[in-house]
Amino acid sequence: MEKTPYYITTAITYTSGKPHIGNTYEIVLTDAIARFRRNQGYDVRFQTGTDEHGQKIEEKAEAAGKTPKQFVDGVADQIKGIWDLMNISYDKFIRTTDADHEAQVQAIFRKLYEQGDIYKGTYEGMYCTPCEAFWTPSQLKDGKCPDCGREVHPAKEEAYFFRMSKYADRLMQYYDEHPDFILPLSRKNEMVNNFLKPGLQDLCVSRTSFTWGIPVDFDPRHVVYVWLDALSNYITGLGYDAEGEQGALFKKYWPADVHVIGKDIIRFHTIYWPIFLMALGLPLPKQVFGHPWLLMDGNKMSKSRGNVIYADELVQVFGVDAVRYFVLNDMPYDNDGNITWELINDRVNADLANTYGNLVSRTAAMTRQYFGGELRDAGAAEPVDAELKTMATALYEKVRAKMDAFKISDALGEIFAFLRRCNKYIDETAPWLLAKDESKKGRLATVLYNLAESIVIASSLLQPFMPAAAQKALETFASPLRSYDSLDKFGLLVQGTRVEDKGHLFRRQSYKEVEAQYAAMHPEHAEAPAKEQKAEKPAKEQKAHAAPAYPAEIGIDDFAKVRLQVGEIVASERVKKSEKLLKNTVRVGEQTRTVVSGIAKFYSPEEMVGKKVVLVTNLKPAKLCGILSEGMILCAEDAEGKLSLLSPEKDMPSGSGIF
RNA sequence: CGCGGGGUGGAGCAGUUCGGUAGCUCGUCGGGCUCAUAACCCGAAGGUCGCAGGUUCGAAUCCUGCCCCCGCAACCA
Repeated sequence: MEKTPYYITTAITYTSGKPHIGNTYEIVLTDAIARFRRNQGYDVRFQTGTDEHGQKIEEKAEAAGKTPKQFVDGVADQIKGIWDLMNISYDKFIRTTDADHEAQVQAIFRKLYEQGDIYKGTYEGMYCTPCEAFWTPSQLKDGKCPDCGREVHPAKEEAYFFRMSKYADRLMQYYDEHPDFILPLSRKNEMVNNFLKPGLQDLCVSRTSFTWGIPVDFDPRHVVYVWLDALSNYITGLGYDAEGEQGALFKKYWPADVHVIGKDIIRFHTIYWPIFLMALGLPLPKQVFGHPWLLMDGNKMSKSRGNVIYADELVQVFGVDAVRYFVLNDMPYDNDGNITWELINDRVNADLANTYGNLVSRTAAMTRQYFGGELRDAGAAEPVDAELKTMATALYEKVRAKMDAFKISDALGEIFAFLRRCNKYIDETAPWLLAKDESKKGRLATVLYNLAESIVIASSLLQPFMPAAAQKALETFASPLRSYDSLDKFGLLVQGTRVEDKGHLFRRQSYKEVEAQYAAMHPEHAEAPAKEQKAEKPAKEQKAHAAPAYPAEIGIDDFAKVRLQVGEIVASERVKKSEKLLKNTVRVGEQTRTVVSGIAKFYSPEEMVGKKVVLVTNLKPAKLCGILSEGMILCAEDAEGKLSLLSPEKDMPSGSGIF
């Protein structure tokens, strides 16, 4: 029988830096689904890769002193390395800098242009030169730049646009006819209400402000908008040809069964991407699943917060399958999940080492102890067995239903409920008592056989989630992976099978051990990884202000480089759109300058005016929220992040030097 | 009122579509067991379901108002 094709993709990862565990979650999730489908007998193609163009990467590369290509090569290798470490079974790893992808994106752009879906127009708007940004009249605040409040002037820039509005009705119709197209359902309403109902704007699909992108081949001053470039990967990775006949791969796998993506990019995948496909005359993907985020102790991970967790560090401490299990199990369906080192440790110990690993250990140990390792059902069934068998044979159907709905955590929950039932079965049958009575030898053999069979069934279902550990469990009972269409049968384990000693599936660790390993990896952090979670908000603030490493001593010449002067605040106002920033006008001697300061939570603009403060006047100006700040007002900060301005103790004229 | 998500025992979550005795895992306490990775099994304590009103015989669930947290969201010079 011909296998049914199943095409599944992740979003391609942006190569701006090393992916953290939150980014890694998506690929593990997709891998689990892909493996599950393979085990079900689908002909699966699983594609992932990297998104490597765009202004941000151009800037990052420059900052790193590399060419963009050198930069993305390095990051792409790093990403691929982590995917491989996580045991991801992708069939294709596409990079948007691949030559065939680039050529096809150009061809797609040209085709859409030639058929009139893309047209050349001008981007008109009010331009703010310091911010290098266009604004529509409705975005302006009091006729000025909403970012920096400065004057804007009308400007035009040549650009290519895509006629989105032309397809909006067809897209709505597709939504209506495919109620499961967007998952979770709540996201669909968001898309419809926020973007489709108000009317789709034509989308600007080219850029001239930077060069690190795929050039429009008939107008090379423009590069293709990164989203048109990135989204196309799903078809270029199958060898899509915009100009010719489609190859076997494309015919077989398109349309995709599901695009697994983060909830932040649902809009691109459920509005722009389907419309691009409609314009190309291609069928639309069957489903888009927007998964939630994995949060570090309730906060979004970011380097500036200092709370980033990387997959490879977790793997070092817990192992690949434990990390896979944790992210899959602790990620709810449509709410964000939580991750801390302590939570992972708890989960690994309770579920993996105790419930699963220990079940395998004790079953194998008893079989060795009582029967020299041989498993054989002696046919001595008792009423207690029925419940176990019923649960075992019904398990696949339950798991399948959860998987079909992308409820991964619930699917795992079903399997672990069964494993707990197995542990209970041991207690109910008390094999150690049976072993003491020679007449109960047959019953004992049956009990152990039932347990081994149950473990084989459960492990076969766990294999997509924890491939190596499940394999180890299967090998312990010398069993191949059970085919999924036979999981409704109990008793397929070959009579006379000999158990093998494969060691423990997972290692129990105390949290102290975990802390010690964390400390070894992060010598810069004196304290333990998850301690800060007890300390609520203040700790968070401290993290953000992670103290720089000061040299033990500096020379007077180093100090002399910093010019400190007394300044008088003559005006102060809040910076719009920012909670923390005040824009101060400071008089220093004869001159005045603008200094932006992050103290709005502690000082109102009114009380600032008239204050004499200490400021660094030869600091290189920097733009904050679009405002050029020429200097830095000095503050003392306490452990809770409260700030206090510094002022000369006696009244000193503004402009006075400080030494 | 920019938009969106959330607030359920000590922790992490389910339940809210379609009102009807508040559930799971972990932790704690007590008991049992000893095959096993101090693992396993049983039992118990612990919740005014963010707050205040309303609808209803009955509200975690429906309605209104409010508070708090988070994301979109750059910024802490």
